[in-house]
Amino acid sequence: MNMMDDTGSRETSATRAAYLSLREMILVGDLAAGKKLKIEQLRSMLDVGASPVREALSLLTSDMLVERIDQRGFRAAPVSLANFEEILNLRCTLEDMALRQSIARRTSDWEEHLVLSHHRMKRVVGTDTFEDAHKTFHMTLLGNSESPMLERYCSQLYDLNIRYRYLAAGGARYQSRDIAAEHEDILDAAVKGDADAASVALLSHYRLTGEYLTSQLGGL
Amino acid sequence: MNMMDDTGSRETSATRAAYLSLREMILVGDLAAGKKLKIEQLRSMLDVGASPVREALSLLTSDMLVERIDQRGFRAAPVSLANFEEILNLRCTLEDMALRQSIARRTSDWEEHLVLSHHRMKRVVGTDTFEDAHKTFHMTLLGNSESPMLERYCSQLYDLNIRYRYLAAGGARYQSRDIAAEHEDILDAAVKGDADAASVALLSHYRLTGEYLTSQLGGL
DNA sequence: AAATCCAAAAATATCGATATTTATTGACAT
DNA sequence: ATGTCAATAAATATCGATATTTTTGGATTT
Repeated sequence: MNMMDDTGSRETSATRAAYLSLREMILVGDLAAGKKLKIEQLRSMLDVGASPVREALSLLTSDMLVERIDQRGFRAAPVSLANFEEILNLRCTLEDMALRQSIARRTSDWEEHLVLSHHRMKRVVGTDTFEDAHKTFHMTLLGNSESPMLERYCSQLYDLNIRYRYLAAGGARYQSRDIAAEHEDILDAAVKGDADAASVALLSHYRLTGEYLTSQLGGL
Repeated sequence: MNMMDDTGSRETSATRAAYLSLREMILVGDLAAGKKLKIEQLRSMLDVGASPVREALSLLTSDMLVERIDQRGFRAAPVSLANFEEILNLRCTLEDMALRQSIARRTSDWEEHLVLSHHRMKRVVGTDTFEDAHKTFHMTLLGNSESPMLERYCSQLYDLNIRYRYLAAGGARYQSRDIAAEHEDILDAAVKGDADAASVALLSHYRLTGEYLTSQLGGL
């Protein structure tokens, strides 16, 4: 059997395609938190075999987006206020660490990347692309830390947080706060090399968002 | 075909058995760092099918003990001095956080668990069981933090560190330092509820071990 | 009426086989 | 000799089928 058919594209591998699809569906809430994830169902939904699905679910387990129940399959990781607050705390600690390391090793090359990713985030229009650009900006801030594991943790936690944003607002945008100014503050401090100011700006950015989200997450 | 045969025991699932075996082999160095992990080879070595092996390798990817190379299979995660130092740094930050949270919420129940796990670690004889008891003691220290993700990160990092201990000493024991006294200091401060003292004792415990290991890891 | 147990159904976990991709080797042209 | 290319070999990724386990629903008993 030949797999080069429908869209004509070959997304590197069935496992990766399944992983990305499932991840997105969990992040935005198409697959509800706590919901049982049945192999056969996903298999037909994604049009791949059971093996790639299982492997994708295993990978999502590492991302803490899926839980494996001993001999009883998988389910989308549950959400809770406690979990949200734990994510927020961990992010504050780990991003503070990563940001300071990034700034400590700063180079003009990194600063240029920063300015660029910030600029792109401002220009972007669609919601989807804004999500991507926003994550890129934040990860660029931490991306000079020379600490791949730390960056991986931060990226994971960022994604886990996205989930609560969608949960709070159905995927809609932020509230009335001036997010753009907050981003600008972080950028300026980072480019200036002022680690303390950058850290304060970043953490208050997260804490403000955290408070807003907490207020919206009554039903948990 | 019936799988209830050889040892008469059924280790819950083939995937889990493979996961535990592979993990152990990587930790102690039976599977060398950076080494290609061929499915067929592991399949026959562990006497299971390819699917459980693949799934176990996927899980080990989350533990950062295995790396997946796009369409080219898996390999044991490489080691390096930089990686070791990164692990040490992350452990110091995260365990400090977890320990302080544990102490802040301390209960007599937790204190009793602590004393018990410490006692068991002192009594133990074999190397294998000491490893287990040692990890149990350290994880108990952090186990009252009410922060499952944080504890998971700490556990992961602990395991990654074990690997370097085996690498430095071929699995042998520590050097002449009085480890027992260091453990005692940590325990006492924790039970007393003195977070600062406990944190200092814990971190210096790690930093001393880190220096010793670094000195032994010339060939990286 | 409630609880228990058994049989049927569903779902998971695992295997063996096959298709696809990557790595290797040797021939051929330059 | 050296580099390129094709043919072969090896290994991975994926599928379809099967065995095992868990769940469900109803019949039987207390």
